[in-house]
Order: sequence, then C-alpha cells, then structure tokens
Amino acid sequence: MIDKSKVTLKDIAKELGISVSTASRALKAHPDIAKETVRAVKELAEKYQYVPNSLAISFRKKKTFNIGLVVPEIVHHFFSNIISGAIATANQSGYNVMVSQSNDVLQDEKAAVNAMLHSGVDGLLISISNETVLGEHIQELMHAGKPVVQMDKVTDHLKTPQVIVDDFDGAYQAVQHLIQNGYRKIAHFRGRPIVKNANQRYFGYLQALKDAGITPEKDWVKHCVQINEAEGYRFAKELLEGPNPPDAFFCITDLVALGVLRYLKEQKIEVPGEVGLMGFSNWKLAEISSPALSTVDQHGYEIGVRATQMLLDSLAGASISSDAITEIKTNLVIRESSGRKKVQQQTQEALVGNN
Amino acid sequence: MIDKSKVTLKDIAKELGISVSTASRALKAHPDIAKETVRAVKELAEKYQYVPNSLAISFRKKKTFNIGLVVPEIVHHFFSNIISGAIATANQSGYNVMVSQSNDVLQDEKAAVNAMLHSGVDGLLISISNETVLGEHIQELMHAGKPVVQMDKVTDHLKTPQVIVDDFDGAYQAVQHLIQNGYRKIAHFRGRPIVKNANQRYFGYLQALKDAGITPEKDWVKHCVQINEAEGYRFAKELLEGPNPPDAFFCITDLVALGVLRYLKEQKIEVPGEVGLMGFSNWKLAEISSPALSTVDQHGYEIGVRATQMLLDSLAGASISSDAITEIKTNLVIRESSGRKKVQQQTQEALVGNN
DNA sequence: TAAAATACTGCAATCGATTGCGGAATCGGT
DNA sequence: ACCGATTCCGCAATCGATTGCAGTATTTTA
Repeated sequence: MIDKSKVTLKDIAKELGISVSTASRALKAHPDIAKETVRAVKELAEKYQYVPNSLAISFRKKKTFNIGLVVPEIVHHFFSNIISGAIATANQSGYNVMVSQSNDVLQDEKAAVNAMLHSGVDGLLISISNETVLGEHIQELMHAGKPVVQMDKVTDHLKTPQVIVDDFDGAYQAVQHLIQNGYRKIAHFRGRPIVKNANQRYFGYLQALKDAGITPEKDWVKHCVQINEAEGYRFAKELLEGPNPPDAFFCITDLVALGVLRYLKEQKIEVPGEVGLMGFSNWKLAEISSPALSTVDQHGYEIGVRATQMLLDSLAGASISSDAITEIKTNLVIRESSGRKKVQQQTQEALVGNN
Repeated sequence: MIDKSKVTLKDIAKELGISVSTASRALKAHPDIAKETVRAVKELAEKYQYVPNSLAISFRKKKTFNIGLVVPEIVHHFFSNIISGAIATANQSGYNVMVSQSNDVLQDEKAAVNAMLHSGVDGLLISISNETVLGEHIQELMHAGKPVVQMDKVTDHLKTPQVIVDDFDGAYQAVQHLIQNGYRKIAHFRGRPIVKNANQRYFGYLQALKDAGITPEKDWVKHCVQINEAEGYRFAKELLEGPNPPDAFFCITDLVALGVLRYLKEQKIEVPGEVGLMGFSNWKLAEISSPALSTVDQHGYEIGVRATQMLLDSLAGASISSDAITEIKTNLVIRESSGRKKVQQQTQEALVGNN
C-alpha cells in the first residue's frame, strides 16, 4: 500500500530506452532534443507523476529553498505576526520557513542559529534576543555566505539590512496625542536600557515633551524589570500615591498599560478624563479592554513581509546594501483611554491653542 | 572575506594523503582504521572545523531531519503555543520545524502540505482547516512514507495518531463549575457544527446539565458564525433582552465571552453574582479582563510536545498504532467571572445540596 | 619458511539530477 | 561521391559522504 518508490529520471529513461541526460534535457525542452523525444518524455513524466527529487536538487545546487526565522518568543502577538507575514511571503516564492525561538536566552539563540546553519537554510531572518550583543554565531552564518536580515530587535554590530519599527516616531506620536488631548504630566514606564527599542521609545517620549515645551520629570520615568501587567500596576500605584502624581501614562507595552488601568479602575479614577493612558503594540487585549486602550500599532505582519522580501531579493542575486534600514512607520490606534482631559481651572490656560 | 568554501572530507583526505573513505571511517572511529590515522584525521577536522555537509547526508540518507507543521492560524494564542511546544521538542532531538498556515482555507492547506512534501520533510504535524474533510493531500504525503500526527483539529478519515484536547470534559467541567456556583439557566454560545471540537464542547455542556438534572433550553444555545467578541455581545443582548434570560454563559472561546462581558457591564449587570460567565482557551485576555474571566486551559504547549514526541518516535522506528488517540486533559482556570451566584428567593431552594 | 590470520587502506559504486563535450547520423551542396 | 553543416543523443564527471569488497602489508602460526 505504501508507495515510497518515487519515480526517477532513470526510470523514465529506461522505459523509453534513452539516457538519463536526454530525459533530463527533454523535460526542460532543451533545443538539442527532438520534439518527438520531448513529447514522449513529458508524457511519461506526467503519467508517472514524476517529481524531481528535491534532495538531489538541493545537494547539487547547494540551495534548499528554506529560510530560517528566529525570534525571541513565538507566543507573542507581535512576533507571531512577523512570523505569519514572513511565512506568507516566503511561501509565495516557493520557500519554506524554519522557525525557532531563543526565549531571549543567548545560548538558545546560538543553538537555534547553528541548527539552521547546519540544516542548510539559504538565509536567515532574525530578531535577536535581549542577551545578544555581538552575534558571532550569526556572523558565522554570514561567513558561510548566507544572507541575513534583522528584524525589530537588532544590533548594529551585524552588518545586515534591518527592518525595524520606527519606535521613536511611534512613541512621539503617542505622547503628542496625549498632550493634544490636554494631558501634560505624562509618565513613562519604559523597558530595559539595553534594549534598543525601549530606548527609542523613551527618546520619542522625551522629544514629544520637549517639542511641546514640557520639562520632563525624572521621577515619572520608571524602568520595568518585567514587562507585565503587575509592573504597570505597581508603578501606577507608586506614582499616584506619591506627592506629585502624573495625569497620563505612556507604557512600553499594552500589558503594562493594562496594569496601570487596573489600578486606575480600582481607585475609581476616570479614564480618560482624569488620567489618560497609552499603550504600545496593539495587542488584542487593547481592543477588548474597557475602556478600550489607545495604543500604537507596529505592523508586525508587514515587518515580516518586508524583511522576507529583502532576504528573497538578496537570495535572487540582488545586492542589498548591508546597511539598508527599512523603518516601518507605526500608526496610532486611538480608542478610548487617551480621550480628552476634562478641563479644570488650573490647566485651562494650558489648552489654549491646542486641539 | 566571505568564506563560502566549506571544508570537505576530500580536503582533509588530500592533505593527509589518504583516501576519502578512510577519512570518513576515521571520523567515526571505525575499527578498521589505525588509531594513529584516526587521531590525525580528527585533529585536522577539528582544526578546519569540518562539518559534514548536511545536504549531502540528507540526499544519501533520504532524511532531512526537518518536520513540517501546519496550523490554521499562527497568530492565535492556542496554536502559537502548540507551535512553541513542537519546536522545543523537535529541536531537542536535532530536528528543525518548518511552519506554515492554512488560514482555514483548504487550498492554502494543500499548498502548504505539498510544499512541505516537496521540500522533503521527514514527517508532518498538522491541525487541519475547517474546510478539510478527507485530506487527500495528507494521504498523499502518508503514501510517500512520511508519518503524520494530527493535533487538536482532526479528522478520522486520516488514519494517523491524534493528540487532542478533551473538549468534552473541559466543557463538562466548566458547566459543572457554573452549576456548583448556583447558576442553572446556562446558555451556550457554540461554534460551527462541522468543527468537531465545537461539537464536543456542546456535548460536554449538555452532559453537565443532564447530570445536574437540568433540562437544556434550546433557545439558549446559539451558533456563532464568527468566533469573535461582537458575536458574544450580539447573542448576550438578544437573550438577555428576551423573555427568558439565562443566568450564566458558557462560551466557545474567551473572545466570545468577553463580548458577553461587555454587554453585561454596559447593562450594569453584576458579574459574578447576577450572571456567571465561563470562556474557553485561557487567552491572555482572560487573565487581564475585569472581572477576570474564568476559563478552560487547553495546554497548547503540551499538545505540541506530545504530538512531536509521537512523530519523533515514529520517525525513530517505533510503530505507533495509527489510531492512537492521546487526549490532553484541560484544566479549569477559576478566576472571578464564574463566582458564586447571589442567593435570591426564587433560586434559593435550587442551591440546597450544592456546594 | 610457507601459509594463514590480522590490521589497514583504497577503489569504485551509489544516491538523483545536471551539463560539457564529443560522437553518430542525416542532410545538403558541389 | 565526398565534405561540412546540422540535428540529436549519450558518456562521464560532478556534488559529498558512505560502504561493500578487494587488496596490500604485517604479524602470527604451524
């Protein structure tokens, strides 16, 4: 019942009494081959459902039509979107995608990258772990002639094209939006300083304040150790119970923002109105929460698409300059949590000229 | 700078003035080879960082150490957990995983499965699309001698091992839990009847009612056309505005439950207390919502792990009976939304004997 | 000392498809 | 009838690693 026996060129050649080389050429209608022979070979190939052995092709051409994809976490809205976009794009061009994750652990990332190198991927898409700095393991792969494209979490130590989120601009817009809605005492719960994205968002936050003539308040910037809901809750409580409470929060991620929101709701603080809130990433969570969370969409799917296109182009022979940086613009997703601040006496004048 | 030139056995053999075959045997310390030769070869291999060409090995052994994984959706909490578990398990055994998605479209699934077949995976893990019935494309792969394991969304038309969620029991427990907390008028927003999982959950719901001596009410079972938040909202509104409102909702998925919750909050209906609510799947959403949503965890990661283990075993030569069904038990995640019903006169007697 | 056993090593085929090159057959031209 | 051109096809090498088998030393045994 089992039909392991795949038809090979040899089988076809033998049945037709011709050589394997002729059969091979006939299948691609080489001009050297008589039309009649071509016809006969193609007919038999059709009849036997001949499919060239891809392993043999890979071996000979030194090309597998597989690309590798390594991200810190698969179970993560943003990254799974990247994966989805990458796979869709790769599949369209006849490539398959091998996926692995680093769990933000350098050792795991090395293992994953090595596994991919040895399994013979043609190229690699990677979003590096928080622990990765130099990326020698990735260098090694590049030395083997495999093109690499970095996505989102990148390091400049690797001379590869990058497809990244414009975190700076995303943060800038988010904070600007809060300001335009009347909030001026804006806190920021940021990520770890070794993560470039976290810094960019922080800088965007600062710039937006600066451009609005607002002096940033050191105490309102908190470093999240964990990026989770509890952390948002903790810092919100700390600041709002303190002597100098802010009137808005811009959080590194939606999850943190929802922690803030939980505290605000517990304290029966009106959101929006008394306090404004912005997240980042546009998780499903943000859409469902109540009030619905305003946030910044990073277009993960598109990042996957663009990065894969670059990789495929470079695989197709295009010479992509190794310092090409593609910045994908974010867009503001304005829902409820960032709505207009209720005007009170002491802030009324601050609103003049804004809209 | 680029070092495409990989060292081959031939290089090593030439440098040592021995034959390729000797070099090959030396590397695996074949008893025929003199210790001295073995030493020399291993030393040189080390020096040149010789790595056997995996493409050549694959070609010769007809084995790629790649497995395929096809799910309906990558960007989905449950499936991305499956993927994560599968990859972790496969990697541990030196396998890489090629991932693709069907988008619940049969054509896409066929394309994905064919792509994997042709790229030479050793086996396949699949969660079929809603449109897949017979799965001839998967049959084809099985005929080519590739083992297949089905996960979660399965069809009995394919004679493969299955690793599935015990949806019946999960639903049973969820509904039982609502009953134990005093709810008796329990509605169910179910999924499409062609999806086996949806039916199992429905049957579990019915059984739990029956075992508690509750007669199911036809009108309280609604078929979700889309599995989304709006659908939950819509049906909740319809039932609660109707003449015979239920006092609890068991939903096919957390997302639908959150739609219900939104309506309940809008109507200032107390949750829990007046109305109890259970979701299914344990998305991140459920944890964050307020009140936090009680739900059923499906252990996606473990499903990925178990299915992959079966596939690897069968790849390692173990004969897995083709009708082996591994049912992964769910577990109840009791949070807030299913809390005890407030006792009112007309239902008080119904609670006697329950706890 | 010759024969047999032992210890090493290499030749060549194999996996399946591709391709440079040379050879055979047919045809046309003179 | 002979020679060059054209048409069509196959041999053999190649990719890199593996392995059955045969062959050559070297040592042991009788």
